[in-house]
Amino acid sequence: MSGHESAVAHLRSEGYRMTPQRLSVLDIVAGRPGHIGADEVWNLAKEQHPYVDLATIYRTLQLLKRLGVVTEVVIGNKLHFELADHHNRHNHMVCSECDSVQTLSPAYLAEFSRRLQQEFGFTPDLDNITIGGLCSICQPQG
Amino acid sequence: MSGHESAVAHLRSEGYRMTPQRLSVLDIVAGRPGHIGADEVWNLAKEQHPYVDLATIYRTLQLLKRLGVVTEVVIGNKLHFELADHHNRHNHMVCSECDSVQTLSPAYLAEFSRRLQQEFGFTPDLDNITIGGLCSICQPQG
DNA sequence: TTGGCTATCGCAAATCCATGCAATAACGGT
DNA sequence: ACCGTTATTGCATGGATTTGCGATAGCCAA
Repeated sequence: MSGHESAVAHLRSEGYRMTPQRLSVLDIVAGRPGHIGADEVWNLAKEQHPYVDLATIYRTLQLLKRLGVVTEVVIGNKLHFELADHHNRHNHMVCSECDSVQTLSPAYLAEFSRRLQQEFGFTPDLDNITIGGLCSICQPQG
Repeated sequence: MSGHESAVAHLRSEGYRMTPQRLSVLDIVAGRPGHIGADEVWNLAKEQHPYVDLATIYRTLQLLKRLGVVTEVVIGNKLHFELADHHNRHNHMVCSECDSVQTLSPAYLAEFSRRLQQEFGFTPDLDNITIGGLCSICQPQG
């Protein structure tokens, strides 16, 4: 039923194994329109596999992030994740005051990224960059 | 002996109180040429005030960060801090593979920042942005 | 200088995430 | 279908950072 064949193939081709826990995490993140916290992934995963451990959730999310299957969003002091849609990449601007989240076209970061690559040989992890700051509503004295 | 009068005045003007613990943290961070971890600040602070708690160190560092007195650098899974030198601003590029740190002129982010401000009314916290990615040495298959 | 208001501290506990290890289970080869 | 190798899991533990709370101590006014 899931449309994760490519992700599964990706895992396999790298020597990783496909387990029910991993499939579950993948389904849960993919089933979310937006981003989802690790704890929430855990709660949902337990409905399918009552014995999954939170550590497994964290390890799986980190693995999927390394493989580029999911992206990470830093909200407040917590990590959220969402399915990486390579046809609709975007970054996130998170307000440190109200924790609101806006999406941002990666076009805004393209030039910046290109220069880091060219001038320093540094490859920024663009997909997982979260921009912190103050949203328009939370501006000081305004 | 310390040259933190302006920071102290800044604290006072905002209604914060000046305590020996805070002065100590300020001195320690200011006495470091580069960035320093919270645990290391704690160890040094204990030499002056044996009873300071680590929570106080963290709270103080967060306060100083909010006030723009220090900036935060995310290295691996730990937070580092350094005195904010407004005459020599810079950002950091941290390699997620080897944790090496390079500094970066904020000029690289200026245009990006300006556009976020103009087009979204979002004010990015430029001073505390850490760019994650892979350094030139840790590039894949190279 | 003293007194009082309240910001700050120390302490303890909680939160979030990462890791070591022995038991388990995927998956390629038979 | 079975086996063996070894990646992965659950569990327990540890590290980093945050938070609640009662006690303490800055700082301003008198």
